[in-house]
Amino acid sequence: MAGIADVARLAGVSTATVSRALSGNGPVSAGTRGRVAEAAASLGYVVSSDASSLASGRTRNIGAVVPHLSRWFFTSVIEGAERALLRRGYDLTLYNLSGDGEERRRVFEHHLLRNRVDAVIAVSLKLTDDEVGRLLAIGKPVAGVGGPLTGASTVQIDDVAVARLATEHLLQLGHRRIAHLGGSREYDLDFHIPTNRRHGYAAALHAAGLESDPALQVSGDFTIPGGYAAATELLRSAHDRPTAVFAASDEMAIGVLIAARDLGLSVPRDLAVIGVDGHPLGEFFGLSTVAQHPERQGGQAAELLLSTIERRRRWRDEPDPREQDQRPPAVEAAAELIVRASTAGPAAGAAASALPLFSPTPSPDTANER
Amino acid sequence: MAGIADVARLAGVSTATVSRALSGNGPVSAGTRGRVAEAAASLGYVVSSDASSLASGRTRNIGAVVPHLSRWFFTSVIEGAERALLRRGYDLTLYNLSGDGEERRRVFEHHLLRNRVDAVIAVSLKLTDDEVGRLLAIGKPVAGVGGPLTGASTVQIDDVAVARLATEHLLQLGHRRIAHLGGSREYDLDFHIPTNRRHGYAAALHAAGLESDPALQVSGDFTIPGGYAAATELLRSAHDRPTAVFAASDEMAIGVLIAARDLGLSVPRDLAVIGVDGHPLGEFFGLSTVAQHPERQGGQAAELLLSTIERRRRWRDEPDPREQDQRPPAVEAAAELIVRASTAGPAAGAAASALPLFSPTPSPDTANER
DNA sequence: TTGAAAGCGCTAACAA
DNA sequence: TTGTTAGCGCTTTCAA
Repeated sequence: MAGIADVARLAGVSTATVSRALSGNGPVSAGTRGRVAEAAASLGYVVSSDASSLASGRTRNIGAVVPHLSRWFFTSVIEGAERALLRRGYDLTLYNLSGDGEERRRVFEHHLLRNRVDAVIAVSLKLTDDEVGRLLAIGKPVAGVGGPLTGASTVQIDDVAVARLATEHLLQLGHRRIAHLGGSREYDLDFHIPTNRRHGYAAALHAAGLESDPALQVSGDFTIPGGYAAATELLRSAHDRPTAVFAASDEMAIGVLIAARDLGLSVPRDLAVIGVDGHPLGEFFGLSTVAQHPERQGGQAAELLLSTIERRRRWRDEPDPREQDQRPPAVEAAAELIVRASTAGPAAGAAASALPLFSPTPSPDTANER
Repeated sequence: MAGIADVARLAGVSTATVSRALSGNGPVSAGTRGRVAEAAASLGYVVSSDASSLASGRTRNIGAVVPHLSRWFFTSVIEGAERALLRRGYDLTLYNLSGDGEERRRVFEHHLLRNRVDAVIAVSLKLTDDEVGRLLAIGKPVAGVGGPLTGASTVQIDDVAVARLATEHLLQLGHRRIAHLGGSREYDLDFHIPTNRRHGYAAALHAAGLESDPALQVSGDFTIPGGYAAATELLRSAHDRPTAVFAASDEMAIGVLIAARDLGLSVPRDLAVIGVDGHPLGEFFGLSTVAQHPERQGGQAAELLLSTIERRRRWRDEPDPREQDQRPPAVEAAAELIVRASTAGPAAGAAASALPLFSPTPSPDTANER
């Protein structure tokens, strides 16, 4: 396998020049650069990343830690991050940091903390302040997606605002008895997403002059079955049943749709339903939602990290004057209301026909940027 | 950050001994090993993977290439592989090789082919013979999950047998008009999974003395909406409608369940439905299926690769005598029939009550190993 | 703009 | 069982 020395020989220059020409670091005349590139190409030369990392101290690899891979949000974030990184010549290595204390410690110390990665992106996973601090201390930037991390940059939606937007949509349609299907306490542990969404819901009701009725607030586990179970409970009693439900995730909302169906309720005539996420199945079920874009969030987090790395490089050990007291950036990810067939005004009249609940071809989406 | 020299000094031995003691390669007396371990621990020493890789030629990192991350099967395989690798101290880095020619080439040459990985695992992705060949030529073992790769080891279910098993289940229940919802041609490109499953279906019918009716064979794109659309078409006409459907994936089968529901058909009274996969949503929908276990398959592929790597190490450049003309192993992954509420005999009588189609608590699964 | 040469932090011959 | 030492293949000073 051709090495840098072979390229140098063929191009008639030193290995130092080859390194400079190929990496773009340091001055090289145009002519030399051309000859080197040609020589490298003709030999099929590619740098050895190990040797390069060892000599330069940078691995061109970033670590992504996730709680698990079986959920749409996580994998979409990873997918977006990977695409952005690959475009810049970086790799992404994946760590499941779900394990218990000892295993987690091992992964953290042996893999993340050592020279395997230049930076870390945490997806919906709460690194402890100590973990983040140790990474930052050895110069590895950290970014969090889906939840804030002390001292790290963050990309996430404004959960309160998103929940308010969804609830306001229902209010504007004329609903007054609006239920909220939130997340149970265990899902609130790290980032308080369920709590924030409940706050947004309550704030919207309050702004409309309505009390929030505890009887209309139930919780699930963010899955379709969880949403189904909670909705079945919520909708069982015919008297003072809500006319609309705001679910904290699309998957739970889909559970609500199915439960309504099984209970003989027609959506949106008897019940309006809206979720949060922009899950791909939402379109099939005609589900209105506030969509976020996890792939885009992953890409943004990757960009944040790469630019931090580049900036550091440019200013060497001298701190970048502009980095002084510059808070790690917090990007608010975009989210938009998408109105589909599952939301309409209450009591539209018995004449209104039932929603073709599972229509695979819903009417074109209506999207409103917020 | 402490280096190997610091540990050596503290333990009163040479760096070579530290390396041997910590890696387990080479003879070290118990006492020395203890002192070294202690010194390393007290200094918080962890080897630099770059330096180690450069010196040893092994990265302790394996590359996983996937077409994309948004499907349950792929992510489950990755999850299983990652767990198995991490347990052995290996990393997994992720490559989306979905891009077109040029991008794919770049990823392949710059990342996979160079010293970033010790081995490659391809998930439901057809590496070309040339790509596999080049990897093998530079000593990097390759494993395929979900489809065979020329010259590489393989982990996959027997699609023909799985399809036959599902179809036989329906036959045994007494069905005679059994439809097959398969994959369309574009999904057949690489590994012929749709074709194989159709063969298994046809073989089972044939063995039962039945003709396979082309009118009962439709195809979808392996998604819920795809299954819904195909089933709506298939089940629309009331006369000579099938009494059972075997779908080539659980997601399509769920689409069939929903379509049947929308058409006013009761499952399993009017229509029995079975899928393939063991998708987590299947339980919620009471879907009978032939389950495979992608995480387990990922783990098996990882083990195959690691053992190849270890074997190579042991025998150095001398070929392992036992490796002579030893075909790369092909593991047949396990699959088992899981009978839930969506399958029963035909015409069970008008008295039979409709299946609580979306019951979140179906009767306990019945599983039969095959 | 270029080249010479000193490492980067380990591993693995080889010798003892 | 242990130590000495020569690399692994680059990057980056430093000097020209």
